[in-house]
Amino acid sequence: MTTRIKDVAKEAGVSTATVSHVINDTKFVSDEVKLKVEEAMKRLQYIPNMVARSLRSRKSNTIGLIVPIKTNDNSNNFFLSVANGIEEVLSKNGYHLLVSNSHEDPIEEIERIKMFNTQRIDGLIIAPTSGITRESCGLFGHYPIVFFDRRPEGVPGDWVLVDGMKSAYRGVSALIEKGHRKIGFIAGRMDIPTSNDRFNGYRKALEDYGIGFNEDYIRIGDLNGASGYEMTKELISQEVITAVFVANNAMSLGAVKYLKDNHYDIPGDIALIGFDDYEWTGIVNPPLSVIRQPSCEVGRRAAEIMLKRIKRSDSICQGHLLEAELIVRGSF
Amino acid sequence: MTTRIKDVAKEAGVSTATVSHVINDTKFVSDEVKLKVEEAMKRLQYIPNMVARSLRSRKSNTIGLIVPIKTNDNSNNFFLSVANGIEEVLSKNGYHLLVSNSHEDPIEEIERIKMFNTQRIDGLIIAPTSGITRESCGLFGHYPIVFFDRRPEGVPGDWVLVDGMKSAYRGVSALIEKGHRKIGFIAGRMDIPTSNDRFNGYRKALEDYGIGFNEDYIRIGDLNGASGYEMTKELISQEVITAVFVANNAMSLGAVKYLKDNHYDIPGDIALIGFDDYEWTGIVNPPLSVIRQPSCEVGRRAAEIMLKRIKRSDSICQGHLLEAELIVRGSF
DNA sequence: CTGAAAGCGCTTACAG
DNA sequence: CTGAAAGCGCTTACAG
Repeated sequence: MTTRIKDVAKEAGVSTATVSHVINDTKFVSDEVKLKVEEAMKRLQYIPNMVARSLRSRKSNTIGLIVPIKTNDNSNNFFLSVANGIEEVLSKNGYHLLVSNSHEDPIEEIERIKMFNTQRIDGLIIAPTSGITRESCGLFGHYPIVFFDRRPEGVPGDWVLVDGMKSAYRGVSALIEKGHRKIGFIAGRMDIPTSNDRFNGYRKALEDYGIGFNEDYIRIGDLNGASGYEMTKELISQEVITAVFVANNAMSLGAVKYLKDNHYDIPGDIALIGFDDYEWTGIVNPPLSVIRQPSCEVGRRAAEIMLKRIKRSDSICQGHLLEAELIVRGSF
Repeated sequence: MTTRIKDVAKEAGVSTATVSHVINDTKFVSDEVKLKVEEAMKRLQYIPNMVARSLRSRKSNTIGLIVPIKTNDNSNNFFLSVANGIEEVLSKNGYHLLVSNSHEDPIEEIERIKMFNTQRIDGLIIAPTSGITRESCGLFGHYPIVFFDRRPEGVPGDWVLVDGMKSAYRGVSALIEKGHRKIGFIAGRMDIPTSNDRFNGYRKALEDYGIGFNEDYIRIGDLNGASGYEMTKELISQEVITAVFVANNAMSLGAVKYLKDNHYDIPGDIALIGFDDYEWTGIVNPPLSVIRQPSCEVGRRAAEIMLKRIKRSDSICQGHLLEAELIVRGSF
């Protein structure tokens, strides 16, 4: 069968302990013995069994990741990009990545977390749904947690967020400085913190520029293209506005689609700023100005924090707030 | 510390073997005893340790997935979508998914496979790079392999592909039936089988309609938007053609961008069919006609085959060829 | 500097 | 129908 550490030990004429120490570099072993062991490993084509190692050492070198991608949202590049960033950092450091999807559903999320618990993950990186609250603490194992994209209150853990408030503020104030006063705001459900933060950025911008807040200019829908389409339609047909800020990527696409379908001139009739810099934003006509989140960086950072936390679990939790930038193109 | 099966056994007044059998339903246990065990588990909040189970039972309930997403290709929804499909099926069946990325680099691919081998995965689902050949067989462990998107020759394993030949055939013959005779073909490197298959579909369509093949109409670049842009530019400036078939998603975007930047009328000056149905294809002007691959279905199917193969490893390997459809919109 | 041995938490023949 | 015990392949105090 497969060769074990015992076989290597016999082949090299040493104890299994010594082989283990050579493999893990956990104690000084003379060069002579080390060489013998290494040659034996090569000769026998030894492949360490990480499962056994995990059991004994009580760490799995595995990090769990839970993303909240909805079933039909197969173009959610934000999370793809974050996952890429995480995978990059982890695999460079010899860690494995176990991936799961909550589909933005709190029930499924709990199931996934429980599954991960049985796997003895060393840490969990998660974009939590609104289901994760102070009461959820007991759900998690004794591993460090890094939240990204959203951050539940009352649950200890590090976090990496993009400053949604500042993001929206940037977009909306750019619209204002172009002379717009009647600015619509479209977002997804407010129980997801990102939507809420961005909404606050919108309000803050209006406030700072001395523009009155008008509730009629707000449309809250679902986080998908169809809803973006509907909300834009509603907003534009019911209100006299000159600009729209869309606080979500899928909805941005819906907004563009509605405006195009109905032959609105962008930015002549309606100025538009969308969220997230997907590739298509550069090729629509006019190219869409957007808020670009540093998504890959979010992933990398989350993974780095996780690895640090695993090394020193004592230090207090900390947050990282990354900044988004406004990409100015032709839509406002 | 954490409670073990031994604690449950003591609490329930039975042996660990009985507890194990209750958990795994692997032998008949009287209802009475079963109940006692179940109550004990609940009382002690017992969480099985899958690592220990894996070690003992020599199966990990974990499948490895290796995708070939290049570093900057964060909009590769094809693989995102496939991964979603895989995750969906696996987690429904109690399996875990370990994800890694080869970045389309054979060297990295080998490293990732080796990492997976140490993890004792029960199976590997992979879109192999061109580095996987007959000689690579020794690289894999004794687990079943399901290839998707591409299929290396001479390596045993099941596979799930989308018929690239037929896909391209469909697109190109649609162009021909619209009256086009001078049709350009743009694709990525030919060492990736998908590009090659699609090229063959292009040739076959020309042949079947009695149109001569002209090598000057072919442009082979890299699998990214910039290259799509360049190839389109070259093709259009050097040749007199009326239509282009682009055999890759990122390159399709580049092609559209070039045509738009240079104010070509689509389909008036140049008719266009792209590859893969990303969300943006519906909102550009005119909406892009594309070949839509059933990406999520590829993932689901790959996972299902994997699970079947794990259950009965005796049956012979089989392939699944899914069909892509032509989505007709306004670009030809 | 190296080795003998216990033990991580399970499953699984085997015996009764 | 249930239990005692071996063993999966490692790591890690401990002794020398």
